[in-house]
Amino acid sequence: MHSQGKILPQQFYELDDVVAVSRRLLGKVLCTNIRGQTSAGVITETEAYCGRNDKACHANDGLRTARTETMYGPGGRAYVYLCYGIHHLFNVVTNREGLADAVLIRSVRPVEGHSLMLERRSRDALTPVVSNGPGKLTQALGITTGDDGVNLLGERIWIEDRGHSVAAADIIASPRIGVDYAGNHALRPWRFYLKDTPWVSQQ
DNA sequence: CCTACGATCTGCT
DNA sequence: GCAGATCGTAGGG
Repeated sequence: MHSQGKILPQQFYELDDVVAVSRRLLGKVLCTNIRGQTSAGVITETEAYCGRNDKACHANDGLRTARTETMYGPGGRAYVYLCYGIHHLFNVVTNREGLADAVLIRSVRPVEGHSLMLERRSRDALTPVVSNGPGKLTQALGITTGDDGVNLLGERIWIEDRGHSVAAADIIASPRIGVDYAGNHALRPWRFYLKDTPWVSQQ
């Protein structure tokens, strides 16, 4: 409940450059408080999705539906959707209202609530498989589609700066995963992850 | 209404 | 390495 760092302010999310926000989220700490129990992980892998001219984005070229509505809201909210009928994927909405940009969080390294995360993942050892994938980390942190639209400056899900500095040289860029349907846009190097960490999704 | 498929993960071979 | 899980969403008739 009590944050151990500085909660990221609204301005962090309002930036008109989703790729920059995607990079800056590395090293920040994603926290949840579900039914009074806190768990958290350092963000180690992200992907940027832009609402304009990005065929990999759900809201590409202004596609506005019930599902994508959250992405059109102001930055600083959660966009959570169901993938393959099973996995709940968590995104951070960025930019101002009307511009549907978002950052998919793909991996975290657990730093708080270890036993709770292990229990949610039905594991007994704290290894990367606990949270090195977009569907795995939401399960570990207790995030579901019921959290779609939640304000990240609230008390259920938030992101903190706990002073983990990340140098540009420690960030690796690569094409995004699982978006082959996006054609030429799938080649854009909009996936970012921390160098030398095992807490990164497998390809 | 109907159909195809997905920003994935797991277990089995 | 590969198939199955599992259901909401988007698009077409």
